[in-house]
Amino acid sequence: MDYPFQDFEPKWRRVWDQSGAHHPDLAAADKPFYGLVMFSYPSAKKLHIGHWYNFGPADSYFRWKRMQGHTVFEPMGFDAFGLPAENYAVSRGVHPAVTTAESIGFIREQLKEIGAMYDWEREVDTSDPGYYRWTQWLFLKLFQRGLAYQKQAPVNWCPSCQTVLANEQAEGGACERCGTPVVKRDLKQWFFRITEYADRLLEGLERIDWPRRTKIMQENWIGRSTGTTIAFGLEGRDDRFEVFTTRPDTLFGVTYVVFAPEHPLVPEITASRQRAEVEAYIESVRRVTDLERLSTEREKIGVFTGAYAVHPLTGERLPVWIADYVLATYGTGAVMAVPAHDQRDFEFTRKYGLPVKVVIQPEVDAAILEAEALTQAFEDPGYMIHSGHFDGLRSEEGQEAVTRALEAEGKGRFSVNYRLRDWLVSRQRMWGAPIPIIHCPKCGTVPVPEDQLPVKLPEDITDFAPKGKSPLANLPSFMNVTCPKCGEPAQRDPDTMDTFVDSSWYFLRYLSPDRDDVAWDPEISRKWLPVDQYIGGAEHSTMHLLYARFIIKALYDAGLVTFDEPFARLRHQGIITHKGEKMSKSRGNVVNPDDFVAKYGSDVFRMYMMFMGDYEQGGDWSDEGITGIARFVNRLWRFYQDHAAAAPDGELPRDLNYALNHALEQVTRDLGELRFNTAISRMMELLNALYEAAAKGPIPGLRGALETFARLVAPFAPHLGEELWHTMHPESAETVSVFDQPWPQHDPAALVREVITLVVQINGKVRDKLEVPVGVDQDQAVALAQSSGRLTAWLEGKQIRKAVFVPGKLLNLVVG
RNA sequence: GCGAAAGUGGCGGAACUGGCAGACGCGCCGGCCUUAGGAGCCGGUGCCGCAAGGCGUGGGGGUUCAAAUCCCCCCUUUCGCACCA
Repeated sequence: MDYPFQDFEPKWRRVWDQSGAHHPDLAAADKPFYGLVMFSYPSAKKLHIGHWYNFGPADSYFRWKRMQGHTVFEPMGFDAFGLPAENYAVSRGVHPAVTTAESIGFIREQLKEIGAMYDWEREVDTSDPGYYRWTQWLFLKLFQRGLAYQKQAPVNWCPSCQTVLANEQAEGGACERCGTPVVKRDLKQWFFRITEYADRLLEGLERIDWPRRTKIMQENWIGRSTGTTIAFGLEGRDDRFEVFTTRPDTLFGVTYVVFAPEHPLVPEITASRQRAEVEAYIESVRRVTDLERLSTEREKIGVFTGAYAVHPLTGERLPVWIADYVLATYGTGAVMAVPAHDQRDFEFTRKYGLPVKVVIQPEVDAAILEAEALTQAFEDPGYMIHSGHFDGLRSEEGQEAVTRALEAEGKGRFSVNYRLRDWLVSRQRMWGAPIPIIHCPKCGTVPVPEDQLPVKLPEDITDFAPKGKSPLANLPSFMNVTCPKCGEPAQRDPDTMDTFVDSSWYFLRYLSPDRDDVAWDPEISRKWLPVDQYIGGAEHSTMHLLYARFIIKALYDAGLVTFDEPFARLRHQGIITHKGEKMSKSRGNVVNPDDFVAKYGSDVFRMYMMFMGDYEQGGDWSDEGITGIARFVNRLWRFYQDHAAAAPDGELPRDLNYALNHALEQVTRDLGELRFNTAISRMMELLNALYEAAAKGPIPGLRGALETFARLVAPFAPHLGEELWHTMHPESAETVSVFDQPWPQHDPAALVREVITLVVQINGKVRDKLEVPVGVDQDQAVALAQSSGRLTAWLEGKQIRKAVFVPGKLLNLVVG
C-alpha cells in the first residue's frame, strides 16, 4: 500500500491542534453552527464501533458546514457518572474517580484518532466538581420552582444494581442497565415534575426537525388521553372516590368497581370479614415483580373488599374489588368496570361470575348484543341503550352528554391523563451528583445554599459497594452537617442524581466550561443555542431526549435560557451489524475499530462506515468491503501523485466538466441529507472518469479539477483532503486549512446537455435508445424512432394507437 | 395486541416528484503486467436461454401508456410500547 496515511494523518492532526483550528471564538462568530454528538460514557477503556459510527460521519457533516462558511463548534466530553462506571470501579475495588479518569484518558486518545474537529479546550466531564456543582445548582432551581419534590411512592427497585430507577429505565419491568426484573418498593424519593410539562412536550414536537418515529415514540410515551373523571359514593361513608374513564358513554354498564391494591382507601373500606383475604392478596401482589405483573397473558385475579360503591347517576350498589390489573400510578388508581365493553373487565367477570350489562349497540335501536351471548367485550363505539334518557345517542355524543350531566351534579368533569410519570431522580449509589439537600430535624427539607456548592463527593470513601442504600449514608464525615437555616445538627441527603440529569444540560456547559461564576454564559448561549444539528443513537428517544427537552423548558420558564427546545434538528445513526447480526461479545463478531484504523488509516475507516449503507439505517460491516474504500483512496492518492505536478491549466473537456459538476451537485445534495453513501459513490464515479480520460492523454483544465476535487473529498477524508489540497497549493502554509476554503459550487451551465438519451418503449418495454438533441418534440421523436430501423420488428403490421412523450426522457408507443 | 420502519443480484446497497431496475462497491469470471501476487490495469457479471427473446424489486390482486415507487389483501423481519381504564 503506497498511501502513506501513517505520515500525514498524525501530521495534520498536529497542525490542526497547534493552529487552534478547532477552537472557534464563540463570541465573535457571525454564522454559528452548533454540531453536537451524544457524548461518550467512559465505563471501560474502549471506544467501540458504534461511537465511531456516530462521531465520524457526524464530523464529516460538520466539516462540510464549516466549508460552507459557518463557524462550527463541535465539542466532546464525557458522561462520566453512572452505574456502569461505578460497577466497573467496584469490580476492581478502586474509587470510581480513579477508574473514570483512567478510562477517559484512554478514550480521549482514541477519539483523537477520529480526526474530528473537537474543541478539546472546551471538554466537559460531568463527574468533575466544576461541572456537577452546576448540576446541583440546576436541582435547586427546579426545587425553587416546585419542580423537584419528594414523595413516598411505590418505585422501581433493581435488586442487582441496588437502587431505584425511573420509569423510563425500567421498561417492561426489567432494569435498563442489567436486565434484572425490578420490584416495587415503597420509598421516599426525589422526583422532577415532568408531567407538568406533558402538553408542552407534545406541542414542542411540532416545531422541531426530528425523525418522525422519534416524535411518535415521545408522543406514545407521554400518552395523553382525554376522558372523564367520575366520583362514586361509598355505601355507609361520607367520602367519595374518583375513577378516570375514556368511555363515560358506558357508565350505565358499570357492574362493579376495582381499586389498585395500593389504593389508600383500601384499608379503610375493607369489611372485617374480608380483611384477612384482602391483606393476603396485597402481600402476594407485593412479591410479584413488575415483569410478571405487567404480563397481559397473566390471569386477572382479585379480591372482593366487602365494600360497596354507589353509582353516581342510578344509585345502584356496586361491589368494590381490588385487583392488580388496575395500576396505582395511573389515573386515580381506581376504575369503573364495564365488562360488556372492556375486555379486561370482561375477563375478570368471567372468572368471578360478576354481572355483565350491555349498554352499547353497534347499530341504533337494535338489540344485537346480549350479555349472555357475549364471548368477548364489544369495545367499538356504537349507540347507547339501557342508559335512561341517553338511549339512542352515539358514543361520542353520549360521552359529552354523560359528562355534562355528571358535571351538573358535581360528580364528574372532563379530564386529561398521561401515561408519563414524574421523573424519579434519586439513586442509592455514590457515583453521581449528590442531591444538594439537607434534612434537618427542626427545619425539615433545606436546600444547600448556592454559595456552598458543590456538595462534593468524598474522596476518602473506601466502601462503595452498593448495599441497598447509598454508600454515602455510611460516612459520618459526609452525612453530618449543620442546618444552614438553624445551625443545629442535620443530615445530608445520601442519594445522588440520575445521570440523565447530568446529560440534560451538558450542551449548555460546553459553551463556557471554565466559567465558575455561572453555569453557562448567557450571551454565548443565546447566540449558539439551540443546537443546530444533534446526532446520536435512537435508543435515547424516550429518556435523554425527553428529559433534556423538559429541563430546557423548565429553564426557559425560569428565564435562564431564551429557547425552549434544545435540539433544532436531530438525526439518529443506524446500527452496524456484522455478518447480518448485531455485534456482541457473546456472538464473537465484534469489530474493533483500532485494528482497522491501524491497517487502513482513520480516513478509510471513517469513509467505509459512511459508504456501507444509509446512515440512518445502518449497514453491515465487511472486512472485505473496506478494501473498496481503501482502493478508492489509493487510486485518488496515486492520481494526484502522477498528475498533480504537471496538471495542465485551461478548460476541462465538456464531458469531464459535466462529470465534475454533476458530482459537485450530487455530493452537495446528498450531504445535506446525511446520505454519505451515495455521495461517496458520486466521487468514485468522478475518479473513474478522470482515470479514463487520463489514459488517453493530458487533460486540459486538470489543475482546476484536482483543486476542486481536493475540497470535495475533504469532509469525508479530512486528513487526506488536507494533504491533497496542499499538494495543489504548495505555496500555502500548513496552517492554512482546506476547511477554511469555500465549498465548491457546481456550475449549472456545465450541466446543460445538448444531446440526451431518449428511451423508446413499445407497449411499456424498452426497445431502443436514441441520442437526440435536447429540444426534440413528440412528433420529431416519433419520426426519429420510426426511422432508426431498430423498431421495425415491433411496428410491422401494427398501428400506433397512442404515443406518450416525456420530454428529454422517454417515448412510449402503444401499438396493436 | 397496538404503533413505526423495512423486505431489490452471490453480498453491502442505488433508483429525484410513477418514466432505462440493479448506480457505486464487494465477490466472482476472463485478460494484461509480473520471478511472484492477497499489488496494479483492462473487460465481463440480475436470472433462464446458443440466440431471438422471456422473466425479474417478499407473495397475491388492482390503478396506469408506464409501478421497486400509488391502492387493497397477505407473509416475513427489525424496533418501540404493551392490563394506561
